[in-house]
Amino acid sequence: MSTVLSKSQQAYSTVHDRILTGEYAPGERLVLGRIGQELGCSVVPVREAIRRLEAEGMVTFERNVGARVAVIDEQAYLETMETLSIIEGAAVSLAAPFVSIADLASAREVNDRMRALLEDFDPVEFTNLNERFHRALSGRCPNSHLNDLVDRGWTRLDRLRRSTFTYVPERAAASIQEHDRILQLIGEGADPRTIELAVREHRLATPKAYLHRTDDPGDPEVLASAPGASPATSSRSHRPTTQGAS
Amino acid sequence: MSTVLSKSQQAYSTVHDRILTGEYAPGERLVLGRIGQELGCSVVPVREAIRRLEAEGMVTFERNVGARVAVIDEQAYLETMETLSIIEGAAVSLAAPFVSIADLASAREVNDRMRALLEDFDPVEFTNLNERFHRALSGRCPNSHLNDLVDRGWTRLDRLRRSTFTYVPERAAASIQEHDRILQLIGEGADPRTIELAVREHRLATPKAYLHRTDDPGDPEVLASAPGASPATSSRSHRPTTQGAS
DNA sequence: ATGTCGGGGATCGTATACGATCAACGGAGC
DNA sequence: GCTCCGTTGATCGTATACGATCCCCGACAT
Repeated sequence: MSTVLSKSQQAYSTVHDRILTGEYAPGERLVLGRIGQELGCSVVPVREAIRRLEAEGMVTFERNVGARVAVIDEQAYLETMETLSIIEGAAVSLAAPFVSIADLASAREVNDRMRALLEDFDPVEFTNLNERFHRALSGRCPNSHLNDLVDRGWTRLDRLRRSTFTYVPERAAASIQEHDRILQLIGEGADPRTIELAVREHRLATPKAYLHRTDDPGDPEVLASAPGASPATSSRSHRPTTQGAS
Repeated sequence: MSTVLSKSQQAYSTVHDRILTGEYAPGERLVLGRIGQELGCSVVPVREAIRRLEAEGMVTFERNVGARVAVIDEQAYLETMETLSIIEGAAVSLAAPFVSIADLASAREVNDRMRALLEDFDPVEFTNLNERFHRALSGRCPNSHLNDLVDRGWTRLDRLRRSTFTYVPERAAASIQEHDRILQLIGEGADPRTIELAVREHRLATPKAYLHRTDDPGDPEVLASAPGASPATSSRSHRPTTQGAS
């Protein structure tokens, strides 16, 4: 009795997927009428779908001009990673008390599969497992709103992250070790703040490596100043640093 | 020259506002046709507006049944506050290096107006100033995505927060002092993490007070376990063994 | 050569129309 | 008296139609 999806829903998920797969490239124009034809429906459902995608930030819309796939430039990528590091760190630390032994075992198994994948490296599969690993942990967070934000962060990232490990393959091995550490911290009931910072640093490590590899001249400070990520940032906080809490 | 807003936009902001003001109560049914009549337009623009509101979580939608104003229960309120505490804490700490002397002065002035408001207390005005104070700081955060999330958090909260200080008036005085401390930390270029925690605790203090006032027996752990919020929580974080959590 | 104006085509914005679906109600059968 | 089922009204979902707006491009004047 699975009710046929409404055309509006169809349009939504189709366009959504096509954006994720890259079939609709960033910046590409999304003409309502054309999409309607391709989907075999009129423009009305397509319009609704586009509206939702707009609200989710996947497409931009201009009055009387039309929609286009949102452009994700490097800046946006870095911001998304930084934001996700913050949100996910908090989510995992909140989730920690609710992570069962079974959950830990399951996550560990995923991590082992990643380890096995190191030889004969497959960036895409590796990335998929990576996402599974992380969702397994943050998913236990009792704050559903926070969870939702983690979800959105990953989705937002999916458009680029697909190839993250292609660009920075040397991160793979370190990543797995950091996963081990996170699991250990959770397992031994470490201080929430410690867990939070561990996850945060872990997530920030990849974009940092990415920046170092592409070009050092730029301005990697965007991430350098992430709170608590690197204790010794020495970022140009022109103000005298008074020592804070431990 | 201001181009007339599209009816879709009109519909969006009208419904949005009506939800915020409470004219449309939580759980209330939103009949497309009726709204269209009230706004003097057909249902199509209304549908689009509802879709966007749906994507933002302000309304829920059920196929072939219709839309209704999303219900915000106490749980959702607490989760939103907790989430905002995390996001805003990070945003302010990232913003700190970019907060100018003028910004600080401006924020201090807002805080002074709040102080003046303590006698002859006006919860609504107080709350407005409070939001202004906070946005002035987090607004300097260079991570626009994070900023956007702060914005959404406040908006989401606006539906309930309107009356927060009505419920917990004794928080007002403490709140102002905490503002002072935050300004001081930023002014002296304190460690980002210190700033982050200060903002986090500040935001969490109100819902905590709220919980204590309404009923202490309950289970205020939702917030007690916020990472780093209260160093001495000693939350009995016993891990659920094998068996699923919750 | 450059800048301005205007026509034409593509696309958007919205109203209207109509079939589809759901929920509520009331009567027939047990 | 209770359950089941068909009818009915309200509302949703979508197609179609048509006016409104914008962008592109070529002609004309400077």
